[in-house]
This record gives sequence, structure tokens and C-alpha cells, in this order.
Amino acid sequence: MVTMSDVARLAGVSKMTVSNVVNERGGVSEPVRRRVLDAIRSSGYRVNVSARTLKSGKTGVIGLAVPHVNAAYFGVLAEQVIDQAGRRGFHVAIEQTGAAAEGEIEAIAYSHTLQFDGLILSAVGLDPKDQRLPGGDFPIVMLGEQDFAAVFDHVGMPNEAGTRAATEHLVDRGCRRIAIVTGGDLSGVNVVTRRHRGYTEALLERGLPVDPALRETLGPWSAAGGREAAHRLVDSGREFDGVVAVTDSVALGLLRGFADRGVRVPEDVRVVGYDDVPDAEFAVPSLSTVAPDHRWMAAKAVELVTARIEDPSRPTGEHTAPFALRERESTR
Amino acid sequence: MVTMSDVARLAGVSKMTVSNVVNERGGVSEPVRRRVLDAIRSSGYRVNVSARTLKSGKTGVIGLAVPHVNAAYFGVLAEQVIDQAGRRGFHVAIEQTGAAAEGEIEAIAYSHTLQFDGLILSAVGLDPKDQRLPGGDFPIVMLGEQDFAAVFDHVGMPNEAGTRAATEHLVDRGCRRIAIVTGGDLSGVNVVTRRHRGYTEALLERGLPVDPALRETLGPWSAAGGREAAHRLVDSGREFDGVVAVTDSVALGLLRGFADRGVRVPEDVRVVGYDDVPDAEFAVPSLSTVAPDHRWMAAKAVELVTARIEDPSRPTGEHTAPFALRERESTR
DNA sequence: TTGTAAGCGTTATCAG
DNA sequence: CTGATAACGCTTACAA
Repeated sequence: MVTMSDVARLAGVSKMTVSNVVNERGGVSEPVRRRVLDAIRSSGYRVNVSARTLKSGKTGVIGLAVPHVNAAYFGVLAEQVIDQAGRRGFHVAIEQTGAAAEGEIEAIAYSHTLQFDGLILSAVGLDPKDQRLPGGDFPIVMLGEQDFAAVFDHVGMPNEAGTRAATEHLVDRGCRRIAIVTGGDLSGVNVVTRRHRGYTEALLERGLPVDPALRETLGPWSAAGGREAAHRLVDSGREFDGVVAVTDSVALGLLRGFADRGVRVPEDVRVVGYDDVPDAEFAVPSLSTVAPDHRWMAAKAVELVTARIEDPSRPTGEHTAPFALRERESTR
Repeated sequence: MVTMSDVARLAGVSKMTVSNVVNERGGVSEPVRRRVLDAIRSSGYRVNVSARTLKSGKTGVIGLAVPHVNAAYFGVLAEQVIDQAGRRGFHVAIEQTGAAAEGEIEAIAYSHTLQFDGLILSAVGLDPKDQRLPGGDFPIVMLGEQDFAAVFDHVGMPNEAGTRAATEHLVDRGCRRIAIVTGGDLSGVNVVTRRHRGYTEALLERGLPVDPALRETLGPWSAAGGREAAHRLVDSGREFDGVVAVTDSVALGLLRGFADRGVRVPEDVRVVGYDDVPDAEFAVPSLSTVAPDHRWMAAKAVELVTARIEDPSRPTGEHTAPFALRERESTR
């Protein structure tokens, strides 16, 4: 490995001068600068980040911990985060948490171990009162859930507002018996309870009854889970003319499941999802969905971590993404 | 920051003994070990990876550079790579190349800068003869393309064999005028030329003519591009009864584009894709496709980088993934 | 404008 | 079994 000393010897100067050239610190005469740059080029020298880190204590890396890199919405998010972080001179390392509190705690621990300067954590399973959460001033930004505001910076999804708008949209289209397909965890405050509340509130506001029988619980939060849910909804003989799905993946599975049973969308049942994944637009029928502004969320999250990296003691804040309702064929 | 010296002082031992305990090197008496562990717990000590790296020259991080983290096939690949690397004690940092030679060269440069131990590079734009490619012994495994065998380890897709099988499948289903929707770059050897060759070979073997008019060139390699290609195919009045798409994203766009024009799949046109992305199974109609074994590819790539990290001078090798043809509704 | 010295936190080596 | 010492490659502080 070529070190600074090697370059220094080659250029006939001291290490320090090389360091000054590399870091563009100025105070180096032009001829010396050229000699050093030539020496760097000819030797193929590269700064050793570890050594630099050892001094500065900063790595220039932000961690991004998500439930599954394989989830549809993740790509959109990651692409934006990488882009935004890059603009600020940070690199992004991605961790997978497996959608469990366990994995999320581990991601935080790893952030220390791997010397990230900060962490953007898309927490799904973690309880805000979890004893294992760090109290220190390591920069963490929570993404997605609504409950960490006091302890951490938080960038949230418009969960209630989004599903409320989706449900109202179905009512506007003439639906009167609207089912919801979502997860089973109704304890505490999480995506499930928040999105479910948006749905019930919209129904009540529009004077429609909330029928518990129209709540279908998902197995896996995936297209496969959605497909099975559609089968159960149809096969049970329950009557419904609209469905709110907790995510687009689930909604795409519903479309497939209804097709399996010969139920036409939107003629027999209208379907609306949540996320606006890239495929939603190209599904047959194309999927109406709640579209949170992913770009905004990524930008905000990166802005918050980098701000906290600079000033770990700044007050935490709560931020909710704006959203739009994309009306497509599945609710026409 | 708590350092090893702090722990040593707290436990009343030397740094070295702490180091030995932390790294489970043995040769430490049980009572001392306990004292050290207690001191570590009570102080909240964590190893400083930079310092360790500075000594060992290894970071334990493998880079994974892909064209776009947002591409459908990427999630599958990344999930597998992260999983496989984790089993071998490596972490994965993800880079985006933007599908350009420029970005791919940069990813290699960054791998040095960021001190990755090795790099898995899904190269799309890079020419094997590119002058900027490093000659040294930094462990790089090329993923996807077919041409780097002599210089780098290479894990390839079954490009020709895959599209050949796909095309033959269409012929078996009775198609006689089979179009191909693919990229425009027919120079050199790349995904486009290889997949295109599989298509032409299958046609010739089955005694069917290769009609250049049935080659439709994509704009973007995406669902949007596929949709537009479908429109052009239909609107131009060309006759065809089957389509081979260069990727599943494109194929899903085709399905959408044909739906726009009232062309029924598979009744009027049969469609086959390439990749077997998770959504392919849930599309309406579900998408027949070439399914390369992503798990195998990830495992092989990780196996190769780690092997090369241990022994940089080992000979390079060429490996092509097995595949299966998934027959679904779009070719029924 | 350039150079010298010290030290960041860890580990390999070798002595006790 | 335990500890002192010297690196690893770089940067901060200060001297020339």
C-alpha cells in the first residue's frame, strides 16, 4: 500500500506538505503542489480513510436501516436517500432489520460498531419505550412511525390522513361497504392502528357504519398475503364494494386475487393502496393509491441527520410528509 | 469516547489484556476476564473499528455496486448478497452507478477510498478493455455481463440460453411472428447483443425467419419504456403473435401497453420476460419469464469475493447461473 | 511556505 | 498468564 510518506519521499517533501495538498489546505507553493500531485498520480496513492477517521472521529457514512431491502417501497426511498446524502458529501451503507425490534436495536448497535456518523432508521417493530434504545447523542432519525418525536428526530408518513383520503375517495365513488386489509397488531400506536384509524374516521364522518367483519387480517404484508386476503374476502361471501389496502404490494396482490375469482376491478370492487410504488401505475387495472412524497421524506431525513451530526444537542422535531391521492383505474 | 485504555484502567489491567478479552484470544484467566467484561459493560465501551482497520488493513465491508437501487431485480439480489455476506462475517455497503461506465469506474475508485475489502460490481456500461480499469489485485467480482472472465471473477446471467428458451417456448405455444423488445446497443458484447442472439438462434433453429422489423428498440429500460414500445408495436400495424422482452420490468410495461390498446394477452399476443421479479407472479395476466437463480448468483459472488480477499492471487473464473423457465398466464 | 513531533485507538511482538 | 513497546497512516499544533 502506498502511504503519504511514500509520496512525500517521491516528491522530496514532508508528509505534512502532502497532507496539505491532498486536503487542499492552501499555503503550498505551486511548483511544490505540482510535484506532489505528480507523485500522487505516478504512485497511485489513495488516502487511508481509517487513518483519517481515527483522527477526526468521522467516517462520512450514514447508515440506512430498513425492514427489507426487497420491499417495493424501499427502492424509491433508498435511491432518494443515497442521492440526497451524496449531495452533502456522505455515503450510505444499508442495513436490513428484518422488520423486528431485535434487528432494529442491532442496527443501532452496528451503527456504533461500524462508525457511521448517523443513522436513518425505518423502524417497524420498535417500541418508543424500549429499554434498549440509546439515550446518548448518537444522531438517529426515525423514519415512518409516528411515536419517537420527543426522543428522536422523526419523519413520518401521513398514515391517518392518507387512509382517510383514500377511504373518502372510495365513498365519493359510491362505495358503501368498504373493507380494509391490514396487519393484525392493533395494540399501541403503529402503522396498522394509524392507518386503520384514518379508515374508521372517514367512514364515521361520512355517516357509514364500521363493520368489524370487513376488517381482513393479512398474513404476510406482501402481494402473496394480499392475494390470499382477496380469496378469503370473496370466498366468505361477505358483501363489499371497496377495499382499502395497507400497502401497494398488498393492493397488487388483491388485484391478482380478485382476478383469480373473476371479481372485476373497478366494476365489482374498487381498490386503493398506499405508497405509490413504481409498478402501481402499470398494473392492470392501474392502482389508485396514496402517494406520500418519498423525495421529500428522504431529503428531510438526510437534512435532519446531517444537522444532528453537526450539532448533536439540537432539539428533536416531528415532520410529516405531504401526500397526494393518485386516482387511477382501480377506483374509476 | 471510551477507549481500551479506559477499560484497562477501570479493570486494573493493561490495554493488551482488554484487547485479548475483546477478541476472545484466550490466554486470559477467568477472574481477570470477568473483571474486564464488567468494566466493558459498566463503561459502555465499544471497539473503534477505524483503529482496528488501521492495523489490520481490513474493514469487513464488501461493496455492492448496482445500476439503480430502484430497479426491480435489485432488491432480490441485494437481499441475497447481504444475507450471504452476513454469514461470512461481512457487511455490505451499497453504491449506485447510474448504469454508466463513468459511475462504474467511480464505484471502483470509491471502494478503495472507503476501504472496502472487496467489490461486487453489477456492470452494465463498462467495457472490458476500458483503460481506467484497475490492474492491481483489489478483489472485484463482476456480476451480470459476460466479458470480464480473464481479468476478473465473473458471475454471469444465462443471457443467450435464457432468451433462447423463452423464444422456443413461444414457438412451442404456436407463435410464428415473434417480436423482441430490447435496447439499442448492438455493438460489442453486452446484455442486449447476448439476449438478442438467444432469440435469433432459437428462431433459426426452429426454421423461422428473423424479421428486423420485429425488433422494437426501447427508450428507457423500464415499465414506462415497455408500455410505449407496446403502443408503437400495435400502432404501426406490424403483425406479431409473441413478444420476448429484455427484462420483466419491460414486460410488465408491455402488458400494460397492450391493455391500453385492447390487445389481449395471451389470446392475441403471448409475452415472456426475463428476471422473474417478485411482481411477475402477481401481474394480471401473470408473467411467464426466464428465472435466473438469484440466490445462486449472490452466493457465488460472495463466495468469490471472500475467496479473493483471502487470496488475491487466485486464478479468475467464469460462472453462469442456472435458470428455469416459469410458464405463467401470459403464454398460456 | 515548509517541516517536526506527538498522538488518535488498536494490535503484534516479545519480555516478564 | 500479563504487560510494555512499537507500529498502522494520518492530522493538529507548533516551530523553523
